[in-house]
Amino acid sequence: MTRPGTRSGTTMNDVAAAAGVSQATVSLVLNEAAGTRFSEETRRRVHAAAHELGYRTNAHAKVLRDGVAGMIGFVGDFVATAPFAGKIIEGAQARAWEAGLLLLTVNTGGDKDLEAASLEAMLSYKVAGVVYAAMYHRVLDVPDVLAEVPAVVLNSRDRSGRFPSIAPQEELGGYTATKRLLDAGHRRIAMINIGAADAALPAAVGRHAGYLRALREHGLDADPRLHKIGDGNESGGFDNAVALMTGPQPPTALFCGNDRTAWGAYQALSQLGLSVPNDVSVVGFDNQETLAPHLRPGLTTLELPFLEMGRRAIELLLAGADRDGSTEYFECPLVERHSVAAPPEIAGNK
Amino acid sequence: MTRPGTRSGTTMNDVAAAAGVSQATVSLVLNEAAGTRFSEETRRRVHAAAHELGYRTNAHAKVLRDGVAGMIGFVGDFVATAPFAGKIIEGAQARAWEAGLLLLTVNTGGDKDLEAASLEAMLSYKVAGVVYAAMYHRVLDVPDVLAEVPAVVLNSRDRSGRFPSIAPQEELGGYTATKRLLDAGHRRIAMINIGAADAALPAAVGRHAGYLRALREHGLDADPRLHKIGDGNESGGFDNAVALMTGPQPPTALFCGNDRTAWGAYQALSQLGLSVPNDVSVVGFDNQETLAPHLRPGLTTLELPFLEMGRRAIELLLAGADRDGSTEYFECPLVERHSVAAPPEIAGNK
DNA sequence: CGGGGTTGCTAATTCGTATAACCCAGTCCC
DNA sequence: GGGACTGGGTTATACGAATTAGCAACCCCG
Repeated sequence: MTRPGTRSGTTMNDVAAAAGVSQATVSLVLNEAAGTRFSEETRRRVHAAAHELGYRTNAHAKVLRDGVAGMIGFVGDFVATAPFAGKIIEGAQARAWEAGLLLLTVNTGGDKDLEAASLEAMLSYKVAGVVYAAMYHRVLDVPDVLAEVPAVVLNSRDRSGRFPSIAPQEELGGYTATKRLLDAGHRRIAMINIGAADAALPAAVGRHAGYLRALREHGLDADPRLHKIGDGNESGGFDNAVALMTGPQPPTALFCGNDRTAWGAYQALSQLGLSVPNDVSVVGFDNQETLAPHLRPGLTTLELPFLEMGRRAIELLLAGADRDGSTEYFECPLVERHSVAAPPEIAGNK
Repeated sequence: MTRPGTRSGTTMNDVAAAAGVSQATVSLVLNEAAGTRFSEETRRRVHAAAHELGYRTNAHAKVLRDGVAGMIGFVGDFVATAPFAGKIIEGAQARAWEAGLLLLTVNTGGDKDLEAASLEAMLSYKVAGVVYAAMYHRVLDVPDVLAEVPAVVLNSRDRSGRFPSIAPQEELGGYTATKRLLDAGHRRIAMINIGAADAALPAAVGRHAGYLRALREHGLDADPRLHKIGDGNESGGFDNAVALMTGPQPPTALFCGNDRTAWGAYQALSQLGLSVPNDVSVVGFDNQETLAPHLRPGLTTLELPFLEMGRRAIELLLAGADRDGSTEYFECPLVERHSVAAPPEIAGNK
């Protein structure tokens, strides 16, 4: 029900006419411009007319004149299954809003044509900057066109080193996870990774490197047979957990490259009649909200600080200017639940 | 590296100067305006100059002149944990893009002030319409300001009946799920709901109504003790499944109000030493991508057609005009996996 | 009573694009 | 040889808001 007087086409000229003043007066009064004096009576009339007519400023006219828009572009290659996509966007949007900016989001799904076209559109809209976000941590090539505007790479690293990047501290995360298990007394700790650690997958490489460093610091030699390559999914966790636990010298603890993998491991252990954490301890990675707290027992895992990363991306954009192409790393804090205990030989004290 | 000649400030006037023609000529040539004739030579020079200077149209100037922007507002109350939020947005964005429109998204998290403010901002940007999306299916109050622009309510229904709404066909979904179990031979079928069926929660009410109708059509009386109220989460599924299976006359099949609930039920059945589907059949609801296919065995469930719903919302907006406030319901197709079998007394054939 | 200061407001211009209106030089036709 | 086309452009204006420069009217003061 569009009430009369609430028509979206009301302009400053309409308000001016209604208030019996000039358009300039309306602009100056409504924007409370500094250094101008208007009588109380005039101000009142302007505000009354504006309210009466349902005046709303035309953002495009404003942008056209002032040069820069109150929008930030957010381009992601997310697929909908990425459970944390929302977190990143939520963080980014919240921070943008604090600065009075809206987010123009596009989900490219990896389609390069769509990506190019939407970047063009965003630049046409004179966005104040662009966040180029990746679904999973990797090294990627950023479209050249982004050089025309402040840009930040989120959850990945820019190969060319032209843009500031934001990424999680994978190595420290892997170290923390493994150390947690070592501190609980475990010595045979397997890792089920989310991909080959020699591929260009910083999450797999880094988490594994941290795993190795923790073992080394405890004077342990890493047994290569305890490093399994999964697929980052439930089935990779399941299959590798079965292989590990039914093989010779099974581990007493599993460090899983992500929570989905850990879930698969849980299901495998359950089928093998092994209990978490009494028989086998498990640590995950990601702290996936829909998964980690609901596993039985609750999964001890590392949190990917996506909310903060999203916020920080906008922050960098706003700070703007002379940022170099360096990468800012975010720490992944340990989230303690109930999937880690002492290994059986210690707990059982036989 | 902003190359010279790629400055974002290039306007049509710059192109015109470079090509030695008027600004009007540039506009007419670049837009391939109908009914105008220019020599091949002129066209060539204009295109060359535009390319050389890296000209990009200023969308704001265009909108200012043409009146309507190539953007659609998308306001959601999602929390990041909503696993399907991405699906809805993906569908909406894809359809919008096909029409050459970008999505201006805001995640309000239920904050009414933020909601009001961002709607104001969107209207300032002269969006072609607004999709007002809800995280879960309910009846809600739409902000009055949306009356000023084409608007569609997504995954909920507008209480006032002013806006067209799009929602899933909950009742039919509940019917289909239950019928699947009846057809497999089950007669004692429990439902673990995702909330009280008398609350203003169409998902709970509708799915339960469908459950009752299916039973009735098969000439069965619904046993009220087999209808449990969960919390829509894993724990609700777990607790109620334990209660049902350890009580008198346990059911042979569980219809769970959503997949998370079904997951809880799986965990409970596993702990009770009961096998899915040999001892107990399970049907879920939502077809949550991160869950249903990865459960063991894969969960038979109903798909919430969020992608299509998102697409349809944009479609309605574009069709625009004289839509009334009626609700369009989307069918939830059955996704067959491996959690349904004949009940033991039949399968065992004793 | 004339000059300077203050109060309260307006006229005019700018941003970049689209388009309606018009203009000029040739050509054709009768 | 004059009117009617036609091809190939240009000029001028509008869109809506912000802002600079300036203009009347009044007051005060010497």
